Amino acid sequence: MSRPPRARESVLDAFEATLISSGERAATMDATARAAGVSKGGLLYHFASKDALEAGLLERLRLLVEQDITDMAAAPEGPVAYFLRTSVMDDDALDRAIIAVSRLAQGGSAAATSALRDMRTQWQEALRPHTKDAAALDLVMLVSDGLYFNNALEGGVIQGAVPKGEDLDRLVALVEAAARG
Amino acid sequence: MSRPPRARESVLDAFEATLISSGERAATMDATARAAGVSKGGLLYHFASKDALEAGLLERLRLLVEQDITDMAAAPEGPVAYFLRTSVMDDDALDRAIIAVSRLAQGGSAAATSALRDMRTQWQEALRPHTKDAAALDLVMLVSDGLYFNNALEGGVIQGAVPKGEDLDRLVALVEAAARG
DNA sequence: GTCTATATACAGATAGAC
DNA sequence: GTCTATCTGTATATAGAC
Repeated sequence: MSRPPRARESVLDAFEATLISSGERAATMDATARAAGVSKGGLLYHFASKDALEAGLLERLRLLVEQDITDMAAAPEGPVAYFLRTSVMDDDALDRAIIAVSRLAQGGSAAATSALRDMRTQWQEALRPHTKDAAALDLVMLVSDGLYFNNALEGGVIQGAVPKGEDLDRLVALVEAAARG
Repeated sequence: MSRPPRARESVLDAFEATLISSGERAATMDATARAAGVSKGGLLYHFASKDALEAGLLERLRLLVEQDITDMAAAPEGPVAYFLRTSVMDDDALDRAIIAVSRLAQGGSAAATSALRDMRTQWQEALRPHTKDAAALDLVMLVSDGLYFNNALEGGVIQGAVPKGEDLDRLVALVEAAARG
């Protein structure tokens, strides 16, 4: 089960980090190789093309989302609260993968857009049984989208746009009350 | 008051359209010139650099937001409902400018990120007097962010993610009820 | 498996004709 | 004001040495 070689993973880490910190334009093969501490040729041994590199990141996201859906179903505070709280960036592996793939999507990658669509659909279907109606489900999904959106732009669209601590508690309570009826 | 030359505006239209339909990577000077029906040299007469072209789009957004803030304050259904309803894409001038600038921001443009931040702050401050507390204002802003986010990705993250018609009515009612107390 | 060197393509920008 | 031609930098990708 130790499929992915360490070097391969570190290239993926570097690609992801560059996408997050500097945007899609800056996340070139060259920059990724440099950040990963390998040469361009070395990178191309693991990922034969830019497309292959992007596909590698998309697969990483897919696996992380799969795990998150499982965690969400088992969360003690309930799926809705878990979902909203984890929509606030914690710089964990899933958050980083989502932001990086968002950058690719905004850069015009159809495959990345499709991956984000699939991710959102999985969450939506997992949450549907826990909301009172379609409008409530819309509300939960859109608040989550908003939280992600504010983190998907470099440094957040606005400092303090994403509530933390007690502010987040109040927001989650507000949404849960509205969503549960 | 007819400051901007027609050719200049049509170049801006072409740049905006290319950003929306094909992403930041594809919105080159060459592609923009072609879409606007001028040569690269012609484009460079109106906008001396890529930076100047981006600045032109940012200024267009600024003017459209200024008008929208005025319209929002005067809206008969109230600012909150107006704000949420107009957060659903209607393919109007403001919506197009926002999506295009979002693409630039995701591509790594600090100026574009800053413009979006300013835009969001203006809306937030205009809405603050119409919400019961900070959590309620967060809720309204985040639902709006979510609605925009779903349209900022090519074709929307998901078909049907953005509620329309009666679904939108129910969502607006739900948010207004929560935000007004 | 990882490297250097290089081919090919295309981006942004300049110069100057019309 | 709009054009063509061209310079320069840089991106992806290939070839082949180590």
